[in-house]
Amino acid sequence: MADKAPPPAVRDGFELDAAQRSLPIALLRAREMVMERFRPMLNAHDVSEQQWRVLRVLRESGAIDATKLAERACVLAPSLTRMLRSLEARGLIETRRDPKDRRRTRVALTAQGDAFLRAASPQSAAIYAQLETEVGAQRIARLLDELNGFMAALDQSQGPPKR
Amino acid sequence: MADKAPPPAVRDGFELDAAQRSLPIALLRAREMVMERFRPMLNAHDVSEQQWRVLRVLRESGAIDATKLAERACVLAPSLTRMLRSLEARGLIETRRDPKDRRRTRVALTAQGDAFLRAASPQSAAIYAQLETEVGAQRIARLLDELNGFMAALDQSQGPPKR
DNA sequence: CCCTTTTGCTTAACATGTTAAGTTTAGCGC
DNA sequence: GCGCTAAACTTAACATGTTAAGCAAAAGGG
Repeated sequence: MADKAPPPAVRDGFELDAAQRSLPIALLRAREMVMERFRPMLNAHDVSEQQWRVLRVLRESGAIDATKLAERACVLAPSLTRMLRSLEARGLIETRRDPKDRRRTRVALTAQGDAFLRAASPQSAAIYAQLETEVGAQRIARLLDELNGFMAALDQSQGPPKR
Repeated sequence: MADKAPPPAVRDGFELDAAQRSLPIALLRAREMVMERFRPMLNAHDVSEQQWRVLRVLRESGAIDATKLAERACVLAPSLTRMLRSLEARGLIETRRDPKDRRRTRVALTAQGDAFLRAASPQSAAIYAQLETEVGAQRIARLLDELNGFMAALDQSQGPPKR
């Protein structure tokens, strides 16, 4: 019950469409607008958004299993399989079988991968800083709060983490 | 040199990574959590999220140029080109050259496409209604407000709509 | 210990994202 | 009208999203 104002005047059962679509679309647009700022930097370093996420998760988490890496970096398993191949061929990461559970693949950043992140991170930080300056750190903080609150509410009502 | 990395306590300039990544990631995760609810319905009707967006934009906008359609449905031009082919082959839409400007392609929903939307929309509405019930309409409204405010702030500071 | 189920990927197949280049048609300036 | 630039797609090429199968290793159960 936010504001059910009747925007158009087409009374045919489709009045709710705009509202229904607004949340997924708004999330999509907002993300796209943010990534626009980072894309030039990523392209300059020849990495995709997804590769960037994977590398950063590895930097923060250390060596981890492929499944956990996929979860934290928000990429699907099949995508990760392909990405690990190219990232390894590029020398940024290395993979090996977990000796205790040979089903698992342990992934780790190489020294070269670490150097890569150290070189690119400052630019990423600068872009983010500029973003904060332009739209306001407070506004971003509020948005993050709402996003986290929303996700927490969703987790609570349906599938918390793993059941 | 694989998995020794001491994840925590690394004071080396990467402390901000989590914060920098949080906004894009949060937007991605939130959207993914919402779409999870809609995916079963979309799969049941054999349409992708993108196709669904395109069809709904056509329903609301009427016949429009491909470029405007792409903008409103948030899909890239190359993607739309491919999608229009399959949607037309499926009989849900129809395209024709604009006689006044033969560069443009006018896209419109067919009667069959309209019927398709009328059959599927109620389910979409039901899913959205349940989502509102679970997380709270207020919470969703607040999130949408923040998202729109954020996007407006971004537009204002950089590229409004089209300049 | 054998069999079944589950886990953790990996493949395959197809749609879309993303960037760059190519094509056709409009619009402009001279 | 001619040539040039821009607009509106379209194609191409490769990466990723998404779903369904497939495979080998680990867990359980009898």
